[in-house]
Amino acid sequence: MKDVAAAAGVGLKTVSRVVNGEPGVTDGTAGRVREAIEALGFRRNDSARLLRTGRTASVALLLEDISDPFSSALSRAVERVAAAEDCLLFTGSSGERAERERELALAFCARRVDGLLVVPAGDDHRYLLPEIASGTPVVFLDRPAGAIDADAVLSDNAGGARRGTAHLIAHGHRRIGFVGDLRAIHTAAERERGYRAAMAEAGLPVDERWVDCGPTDRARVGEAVRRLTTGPDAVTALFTANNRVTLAALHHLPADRRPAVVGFDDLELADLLTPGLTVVAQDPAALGALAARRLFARLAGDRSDPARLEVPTTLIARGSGEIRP
Amino acid sequence: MKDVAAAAGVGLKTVSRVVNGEPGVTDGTAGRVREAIEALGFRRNDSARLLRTGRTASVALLLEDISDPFSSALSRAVERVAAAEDCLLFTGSSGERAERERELALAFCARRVDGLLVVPAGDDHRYLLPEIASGTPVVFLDRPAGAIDADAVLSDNAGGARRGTAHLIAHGHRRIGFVGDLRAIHTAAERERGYRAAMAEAGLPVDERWVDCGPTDRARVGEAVRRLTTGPDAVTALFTANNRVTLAALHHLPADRRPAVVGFDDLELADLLTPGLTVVAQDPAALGALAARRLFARLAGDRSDPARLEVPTTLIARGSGEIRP
DNA sequence: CTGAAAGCGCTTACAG
DNA sequence: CTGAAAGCGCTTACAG
Repeated sequence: MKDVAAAAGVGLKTVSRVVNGEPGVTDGTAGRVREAIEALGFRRNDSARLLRTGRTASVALLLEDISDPFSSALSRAVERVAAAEDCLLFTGSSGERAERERELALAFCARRVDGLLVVPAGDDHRYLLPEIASGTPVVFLDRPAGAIDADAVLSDNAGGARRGTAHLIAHGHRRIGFVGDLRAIHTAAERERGYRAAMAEAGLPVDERWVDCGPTDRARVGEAVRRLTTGPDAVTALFTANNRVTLAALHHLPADRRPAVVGFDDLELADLLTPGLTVVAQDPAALGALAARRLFARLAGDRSDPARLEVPTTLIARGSGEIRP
Repeated sequence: MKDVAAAAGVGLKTVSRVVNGEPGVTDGTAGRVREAIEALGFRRNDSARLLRTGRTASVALLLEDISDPFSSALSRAVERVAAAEDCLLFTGSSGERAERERELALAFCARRVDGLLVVPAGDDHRYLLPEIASGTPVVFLDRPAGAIDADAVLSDNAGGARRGTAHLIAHGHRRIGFVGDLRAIHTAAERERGYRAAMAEAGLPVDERWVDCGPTDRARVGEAVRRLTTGPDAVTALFTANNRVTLAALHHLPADRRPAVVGFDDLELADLLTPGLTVVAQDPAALGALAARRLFARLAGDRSDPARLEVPTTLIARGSGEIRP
């Protein structure tokens, strides 16, 4: 910019005015400046501009894993809101590791992103307290913050699982298995709670051997599914509590004699399976949009108390959940 | 930092040394500085640091649509490489709109990202020439750059489509339909080329009515599929040239009397369909990793000529492509 | 071992 | 209408 000013024979401020389209520059001067800009190939450095301005016109979205369809749908929605606010978006994946989440979150804060959207991997977010205190709004997504009071936008996990389980009960099942994620994960615990609530509401006992929680790798889920669906005590229906569990379970269930299945999370092609897969669908785009709007509301000065917002889930019946015992 | 220096009664440079763990500070001084940092809640502003340093320790990835499984798998791979280089990642979606691609790319450049990874939407990238000239490396992904010579990492689109089509021919088909994306999209044109090459190699004529290219919305693909698979001149097999086309086609084909199908791009659950879906799978993770490594090689000083790198595709036979006429 | 000065590339606040 | 000075929050290059 200095070079442009020198080339055009004007002051720095005049170049700045032309670059920013501010008024108060005669056409002649502006023309000379524009020529110099052209000749020198000048392009304003926004990072420098933003340093002076005090904001960075960027927000960060910290996900569990961007390659997961849930995360990527979330990202797209956040991106849309950010774009409408002329904000650029950083994304990063924690890989479900609390330490990596912290590392990335603090790196984003060190860059002074205007705001932070976090799908938490860890359960203690006190490390963000100084950042929040210094004015960086943080909104949690999909799972609530741990050990701090902060905005969170969540799916109706318990309600969805309750409805999915009740759907199986309504189709005559009394012995229903629940295969879920690690209990330490909030969504997993909530879904289990919904499952138990539905069983209790129907006056059905839950045999603890029907409930299997743990990592979602194929081996463990396969073993759980095998155990639950074989032998004299086999369940007649399965509630699989997230997309990875559902996928793994479907791969392990013999296609010819599959129990009734309701899965949490929708899957592409789910309607083309035989029978179609009945699911409790989340709305990741709504989650992302709502969380992003909340973040920008905070940036716009909203000082109301931290709130927990809930996005509804939808039961989609396609066949697998309507099989009778 | 100024406040910390004042509180600790030292110079700015000493604070800087402590914050960066540089040697040459006595334990006593360092201790006082650390106390001041703690007391004031000081956290270094990396944006400011990077302004002085001349780099931003960030790269940008410009996608067609991050919510697409292909794009998100790509992102994850890029993220991994960037993380290994201590770089943060900006992501953005062009939505297949050339103008938005340009807008986002230039916004990232204005932030002075260290490098840019682009899945092009437009076909003229001369607008990036000044950026490239000023030292920002740009690597194109999935599709080559238009009107400029630049690094590009591409799938073997033609080869994959050729192999997929040859697979159908090997299973006895002579009348094979091709349903593709808009011809203006490089990958679409390449896949059509592969299809025609396989037909030609087998000495089979291509009736131009068998080839249907256009937008990938369900209505258009459905109409194409209906037209191709009905009537006395119906084809006996279909090559669907990307994941959206395949999905739409499967939804429109009567499950009971489906022609043979080979799709380009793998889909989750593809193996659980009846019959399983035979596909030509791309390797988005390999594409992303390779492109990112190329970008960082450029940043590390690699001045070799721009190159076009190719990632192989894999034919996965699962049943739908092995149906005989 | 320590720090004052200059500078990264811009904008803000002000004066002419 | 125009520009010189100061500053955003750091680091670099240097001197003591």
